[in-house]
Amino acid sequence: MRNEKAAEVFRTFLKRGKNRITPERFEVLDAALEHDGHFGADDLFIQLKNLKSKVSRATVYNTLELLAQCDLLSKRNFGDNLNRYESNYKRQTHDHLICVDCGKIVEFSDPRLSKIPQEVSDKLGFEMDSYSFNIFARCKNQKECKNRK
Amino acid sequence: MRNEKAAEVFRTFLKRGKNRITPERFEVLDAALEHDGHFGADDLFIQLKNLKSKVSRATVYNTLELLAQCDLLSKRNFGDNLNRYESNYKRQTHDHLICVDCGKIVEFSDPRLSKIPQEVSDKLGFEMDSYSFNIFARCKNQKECKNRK
DNA sequence: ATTGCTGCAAAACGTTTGCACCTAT
DNA sequence: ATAGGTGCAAACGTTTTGCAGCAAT
Repeated sequence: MRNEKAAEVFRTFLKRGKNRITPERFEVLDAALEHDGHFGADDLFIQLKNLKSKVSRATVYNTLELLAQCDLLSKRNFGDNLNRYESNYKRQTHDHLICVDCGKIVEFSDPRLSKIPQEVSDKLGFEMDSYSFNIFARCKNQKECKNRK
Repeated sequence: MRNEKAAEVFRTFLKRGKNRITPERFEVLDAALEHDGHFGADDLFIQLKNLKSKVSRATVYNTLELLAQCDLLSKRNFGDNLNRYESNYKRQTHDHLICVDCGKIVEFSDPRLSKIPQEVSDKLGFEMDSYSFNIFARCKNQKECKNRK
């Protein structure tokens, strides 16, 4: 199903940048918003492929980038050479803690962080765009931690 | 030239892990410590190659990983699918601001950050290992910003 | 009619692996 | 002697690109 509000945001963004409104781009948007958590670009491509979609890998990559540009998605990188995306749609900003043994990702938000990026950017003479804060840690409960990495 | 103090740390670390003390590993250590800023594994390999070193790519990657494990280097990732390393040797901990236009990296340190990773890990039931905090921003002075990305 | 977008496949990129030889212990 | 490390090249997985045809404007 299509999320009309998100589709509208995307449509507006595309027009403003003289990007064309194509059905493929909305197929990618729909699939991306259906994910609960983080997903890789190739995951999404495979998923679409399984649904018999004809959208190509190149279009998936290109579109996810556009969706990140217009803030419908966030692009994340947890230091494993894999870009992950995550829906921003009606979710509050948060940061991530990653277990270095099992790869589990836990979201948290700490109010102390929120002002820092803006203040640091100002002080250094930059215009703040975004930030990433990742904590790498180990599950204390080793029974639950699958050590799969 | 060799930094004997760092070499000693590495030697001790290698022994403790039943890793062998090989000349190649110290070649990599020397080359890594000569870098002022951040460098990629492949950069270092090319650099060694140019110096007529016989150390192989595999050994460079392997050794940098070991050097990061024993905290002589830090492994960084600025979201561009490239692992960078940076000498920890007699430098204080710091975080990074990256210009999304020109790729310039500025180091800063904000005292407010230091306690957060530990506290968050504790609260969520994890054992803190490390953290990364990157701010993505734009140079305000567009004349200096080369927009090379 | 333009010009941007698409699918496809192939290339690029940093990184990892398999293997036979070598060497620190 | 024997595990572990090495160099080499080839494989890997993700991402990007080149190109000819297609479709939104």
